[in-house]
Amino acid sequence: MYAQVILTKHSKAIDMAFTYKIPEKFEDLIQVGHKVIVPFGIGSNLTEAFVLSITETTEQKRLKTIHQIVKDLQLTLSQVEMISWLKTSYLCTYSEALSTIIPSKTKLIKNVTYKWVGAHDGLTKSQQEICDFLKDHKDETEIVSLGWLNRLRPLIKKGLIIKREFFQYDMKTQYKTVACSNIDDLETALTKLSKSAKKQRKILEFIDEVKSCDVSMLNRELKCTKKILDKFVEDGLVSVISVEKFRAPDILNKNHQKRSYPLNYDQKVVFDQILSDLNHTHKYLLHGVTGSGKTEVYLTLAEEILNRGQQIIILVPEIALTPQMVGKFIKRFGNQIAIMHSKVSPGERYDQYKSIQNGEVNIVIGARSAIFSPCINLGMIILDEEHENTYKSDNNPKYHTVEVAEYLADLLNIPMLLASATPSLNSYQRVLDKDYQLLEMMNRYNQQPLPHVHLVDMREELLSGNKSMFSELLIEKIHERLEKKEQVILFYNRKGFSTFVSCRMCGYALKCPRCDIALTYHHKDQTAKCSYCDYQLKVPKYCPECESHYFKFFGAGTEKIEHMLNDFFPEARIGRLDSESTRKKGELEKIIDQVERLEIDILIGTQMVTKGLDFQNVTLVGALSADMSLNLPDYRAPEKTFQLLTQVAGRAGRGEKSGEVVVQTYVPEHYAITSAVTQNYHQFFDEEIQVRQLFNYPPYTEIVNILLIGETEKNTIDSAHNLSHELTRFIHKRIKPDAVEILGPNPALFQKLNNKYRWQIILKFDKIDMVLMRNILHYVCIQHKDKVVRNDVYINININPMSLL
DNA sequence: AGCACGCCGACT
DNA sequence: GTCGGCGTGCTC
Repeated sequence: MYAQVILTKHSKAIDMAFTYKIPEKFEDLIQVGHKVIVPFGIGSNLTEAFVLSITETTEQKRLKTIHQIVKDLQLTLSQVEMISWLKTSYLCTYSEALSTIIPSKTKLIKNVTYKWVGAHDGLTKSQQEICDFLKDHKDETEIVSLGWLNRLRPLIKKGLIIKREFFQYDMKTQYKTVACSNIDDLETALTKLSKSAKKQRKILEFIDEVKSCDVSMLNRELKCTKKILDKFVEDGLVSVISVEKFRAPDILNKNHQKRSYPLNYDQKVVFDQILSDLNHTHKYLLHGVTGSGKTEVYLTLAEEILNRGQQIIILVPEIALTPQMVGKFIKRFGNQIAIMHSKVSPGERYDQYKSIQNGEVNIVIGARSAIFSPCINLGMIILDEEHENTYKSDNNPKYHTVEVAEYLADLLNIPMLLASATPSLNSYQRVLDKDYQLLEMMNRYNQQPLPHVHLVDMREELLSGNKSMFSELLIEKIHERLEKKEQVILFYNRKGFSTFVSCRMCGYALKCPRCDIALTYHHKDQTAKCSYCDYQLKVPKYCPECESHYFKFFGAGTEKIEHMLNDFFPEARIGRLDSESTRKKGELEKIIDQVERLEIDILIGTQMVTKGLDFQNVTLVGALSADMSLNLPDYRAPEKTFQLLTQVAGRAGRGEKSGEVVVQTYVPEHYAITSAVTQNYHQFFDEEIQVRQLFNYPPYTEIVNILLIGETEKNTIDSAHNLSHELTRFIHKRIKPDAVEILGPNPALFQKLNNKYRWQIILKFDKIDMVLMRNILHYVCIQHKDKVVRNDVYINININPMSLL
């Protein structure tokens, strides 16, 4: 028998499956997904690998034999499938796919020792030096770092020095000691104790009652010393055993009382709908307004899946921002949950990983990487806030979690549920294409009406002499809240400020006539350029629309707003929530806590305030500059804007009191703004989908972004042109020219980053050509990379990027 | 990624 | 003649 294995080494040159002979002693033992150790390369050095497949025959001649099976961590069958799928779908390497799936720090650590056994005869001076060194030091590993490796090899060949390789686990299983009761009859056992030994009595009674418990806990709670325990063991009353300790995030270790809430009518309809067809691959898109109680539906579904003896994965965009979700699950299911995200420590991750694989834990909640959990009996996948950009990974493989979930659902023939208050355009189009089934929850859980939204035209504010960031209406509304001791959230999207040029008078912003995206301002040569194609123009002094001189790039940071706000409301307590103010660990929780305890009156924040926060006393939300994100140089800018505004509006009036929202904008007539104000998703979708069709954007096309990163500007530009030329040649051979657009090469938005030069090529093409395009890209950019670009230039391929920045 | 091989120039 | 540096090519 033969095994095809992939190595865990990171290298493009050995990114393939290698075939090994399975020794007879392992034939019954070995499984697909096993971690193995194999000899590899000229020196047959032992290397860590995973088994991809097992075959009876092989074409391959000159095979080496598998050295060892590592019974530590193995991949499930669906994980093995996903590795190959990731590789072909996102053009990454096996090792990149592998490391997104298995927890970090589970790699074996290799140690090498050398031992001198022979004589000194006929050696050169430097060789003798090594032998003498080894003679003095018995076994030495540091010899490698001394750079003696080249001189060492001939000596190993001659048999004068013996090389030994062995592996160590980086991750250790932790053990704890548990005391188990051997007591047949408590009364007779107690009589054997001396009358005065009250403590011993208490401990023995306790052990008899619980049958088994941690020794560390006995010591902590009942002050049971080792001496007492030893005595019990000697008397045969108690036995002590060592068992594996399960490491889990702190939040799971606390005791929680279990509670559940009944579903309301909307929720019940959705639940029943999914339940009625649970045994098939069914893909659902749940469109539920903010506050409609989607989590309750997830909880009930999870319960149903668990009752069927299956596992469920619930994904959230960013676990740090959604403690409420985890909290609700813990309240319902106690500690039979695994939490998977980047902030879980390696030890905890490793242990949770094992218990998912054992089937001991059946609910997995986590950020995007949790989709790769080693479930053995998965019954359903849920993605909350399906539209969020964080579901797209920015490391290789640059996978989109929705795509992975869909693949997995098809593979296992299980249902998938996507949910959002503002579904992505892609997902909603899939509903219209009959790929997904639409489920709707259009009312808030507590029957609270959606907040009332006021739209303020900032151009009129400017005309009436108000040049500040705050409209008259907003100031007035904030005053009202401060008096009523209610709270305010101000949302200011700083991202993209000063990169675009727009008119404060009429709201006009410079756009590329070909790509329909905002032009980015380049200070150096006073031009505005398109980051998709090569369109550029000199920035005019006056607005081309209304000829006003308020035509410039502008913007302010959240910090500046905090100061300005302070002038208006000196007595208000103001908090700031952005990536800067929350860089420190625990800072986010601190600010959230302060808002909850009513110690902050006004909370200013970036994107962060739009997601998941649930404050009962917040009754006013202000979006200071709603069109900021609208002018991002990206085709998804309107979608992003609509989502942000809808989500941020949903933060108001979550408690008993109803909420209000003030949206400030320079372009009140834009459909992304007007439909967010009326909370009309369908209106937005209908408008935006037309734009996408007109300019050939997803979901009508697929996009691939090829980024070239090089050490020198010349090499990068040369390579970009050459690559573009080669791609064009290949593409036009296989695909009709009018079905593909090749844009660029152009400098990327950040032309120079970390001292490296960045140029990009963008491909837009028809959906049906995706497989073909991937093959071409693999052929040109990976297999023949050396012939196409300079060797100091790195090619970074992003299939269906979230933005083209 | 390792490792070897081969070619070259430097240095006892 | 030996040693080290680096470019190239292969690894089941």
